Amino acid sequence: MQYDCITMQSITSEQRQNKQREKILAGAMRAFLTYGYAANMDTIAQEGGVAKQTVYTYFKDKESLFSALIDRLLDRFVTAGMGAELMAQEPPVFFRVLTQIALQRMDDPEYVGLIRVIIAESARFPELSETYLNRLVRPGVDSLAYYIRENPNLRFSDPEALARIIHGALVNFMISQEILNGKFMMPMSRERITASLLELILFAAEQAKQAR
Amino acid sequence: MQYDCITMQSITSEQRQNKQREKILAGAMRAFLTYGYAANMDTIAQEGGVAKQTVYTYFKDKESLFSALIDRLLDRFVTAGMGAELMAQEPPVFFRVLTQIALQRMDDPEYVGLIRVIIAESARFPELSETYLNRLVRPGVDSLAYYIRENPNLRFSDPEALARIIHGALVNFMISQEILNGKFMMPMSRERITASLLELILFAAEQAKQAR
DNA sequence: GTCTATACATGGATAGAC
DNA sequence: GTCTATCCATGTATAGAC
Repeated sequence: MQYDCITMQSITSEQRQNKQREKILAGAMRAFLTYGYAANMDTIAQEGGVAKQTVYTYFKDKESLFSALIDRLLDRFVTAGMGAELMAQEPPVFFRVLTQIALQRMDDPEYVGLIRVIIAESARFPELSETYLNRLVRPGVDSLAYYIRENPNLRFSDPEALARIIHGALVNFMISQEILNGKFMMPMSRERITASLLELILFAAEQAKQAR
Repeated sequence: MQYDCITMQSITSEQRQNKQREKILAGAMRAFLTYGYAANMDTIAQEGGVAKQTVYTYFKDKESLFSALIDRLLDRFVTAGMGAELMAQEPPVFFRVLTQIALQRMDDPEYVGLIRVIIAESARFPELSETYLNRLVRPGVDSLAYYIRENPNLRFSDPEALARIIHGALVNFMISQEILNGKFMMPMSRERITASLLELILFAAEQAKQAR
């Protein structure tokens, strides 16, 4: 009985701590994704609705907080390859869905901000780009290359290189439209990108099949 | 005669000033392209081999120096569309040369640094991405779209969207390999990218011609 | 024009009361 | 654990001697 009480207290205390931690991380997210690593600790604390000192109770220093946040964000967006259902689709459906999924991320300010910060701070924090490549890019590109390689209707000579081309076209569309404000200066609809990418891939696939 | 002397003096003085200005800009380039806008003024002066005060004789403040530098760098890399000789080539040659030219830029640390800084500081300095899009991206994409639209062997339904896809694939390859250190973590040769991109475009073009 | 020294502001991190 | 007040390093910008 005594021990149960202690356990109970310990749990609620831990929960409270986690809640505070969450508040801090949420505030830090807004600050870092807006100002990059240049965001200052006062702003971060204010955004989180806590005192600055409280931030330092949960995180050793600014760098720890930054790393923890990016790690958590990456976790949230980890693709872990593609679903089995999608991988089972024929090329027209597969590439259409793939493109739509990729382009939907443009609507998430946190995703856009994350990519911006990673590129921006990749010189200062090399492990950032390392994690990004390993956990977000590689699984996506690998799955895509696997699909291309295994589908009998897609007889491309270098699935891995092709996967990078497709992936790159989509990522760069997001960067130029959302991060570089191209949506105002050089607007281009997702539908047109999707349609043209499909045309390109499916036409080429058809020709490759005939040419083999 | 008197006036000639004055003119002479005025010219040499101006030349000296320009030389100092160049030294400062060269130093600032190294600093900014390495540390981003976070580079400090002492480092910049040191890199330029001048006293910090001298920097402030030529530039009002850090922001002016930064803007002047990026402007000058953008000038250097401005494509101003593609050459008439290239535009006259048939697709296989055209796309091969285009790809090689685009990928050669990866070897220029100043170009890579410029792209990184533009993405990094696009939130703080929106006019940066504006200039980049207008002077580097738009001419390239427009020329490419024009070529696709006008070449009778390329019957694609949306040349502008296709131009963005091709351009994006190349730019993102540079970003992931050079800026995000993918050349160590996920290496991929330019030759494979070039070959796959050519295969994709030319196969699709052939099919489009047959399908019309 | 150039250098040394310095004023002033900002921001990361901590001390001490509660 | 939380808040207020503060320390101290850093960095932008300038003043004054040469």
